[in-house]
Amino acid sequence: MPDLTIREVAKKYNLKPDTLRYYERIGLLPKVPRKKNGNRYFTEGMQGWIEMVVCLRHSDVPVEALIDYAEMLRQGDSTLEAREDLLKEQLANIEEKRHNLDRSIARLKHKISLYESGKIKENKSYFEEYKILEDNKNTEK
Amino acid sequence: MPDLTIREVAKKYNLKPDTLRYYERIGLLPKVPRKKNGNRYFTEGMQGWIEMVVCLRHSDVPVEALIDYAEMLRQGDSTLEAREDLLKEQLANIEEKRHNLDRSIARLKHKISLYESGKIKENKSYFEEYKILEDNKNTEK
DNA sequence: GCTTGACTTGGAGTTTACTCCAAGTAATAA
DNA sequence: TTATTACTTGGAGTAAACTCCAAGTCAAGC
Repeated sequence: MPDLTIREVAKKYNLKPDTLRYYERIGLLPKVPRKKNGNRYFTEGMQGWIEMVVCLRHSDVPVEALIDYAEMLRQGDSTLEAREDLLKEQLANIEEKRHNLDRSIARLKHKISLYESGKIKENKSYFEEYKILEDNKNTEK
Repeated sequence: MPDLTIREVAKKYNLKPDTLRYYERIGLLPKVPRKKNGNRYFTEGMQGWIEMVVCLRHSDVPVEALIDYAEMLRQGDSTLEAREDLLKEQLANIEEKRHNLDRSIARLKHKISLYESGKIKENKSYFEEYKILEDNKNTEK
């Protein structure tokens, strides 16, 4: 795997070059090495880290958490435990997200099945009851 | 299930009253009925809709999509098909998110297992290779 | 009659994560 | 030599979804 330019890495991971520069600026990437002319190049190792970042960002792990992890990596072995804790915390968050998605999936599938079967027409919409109350709003509360 | 005040609904769904007012403002909730004094009250039907919204927002379904759905509900039967399409589209999005989460879960579990087994010390960090290259950066490219 | 507390409004401010831009440099192609 | 192209920087702008605030109203308790 050869070194890549910023454009190439961006394409590879479906990011924009600006995003990679931004990531470096905020410390999510370590100082990216440069060619003689000042242009960044991305080594295999760096690409591995970016791949990790991209994967976790797709799960909305906050940039802040990844910066913390990167910072701890930089600090070395004294942070081994804290790093593991961070990963465990993020894992817990993601598993909770997954539960939320499962709930939404169940709800959507159910609702779609009502549409498919044509039952939705008879099925009071969320607003149906509201409308009734709207109509009766003179019958004051 | 009785009608609830804004504070009570907010508490029930773990939202802030401001969020509920905001939702009404942007059309995510239909015009919420008021008591004589102008205060909102939330009927059972409305609470059902809010529950749906909250569930889907926990899965990061965009507010915009929910507004569109709400608007179509308001418009009635002519939008049945479009509503079903919208739900299917959101379902597809959520299922993709779930795949992303699964990837992250696998990655994190693997990484954590490396920490647990102590192998991480021998395991080159994402920055290791970078550091080597940093050290050799005089060996110009 | 006055204070308290829960509500109301319109509008401004915040957070997160980019995303874009202007101005400049460096190497390559004609 | 000049034009093009890909990069560079610092900083400003954007989008989504809240979140907060100031100023005002209203009903209930003392």
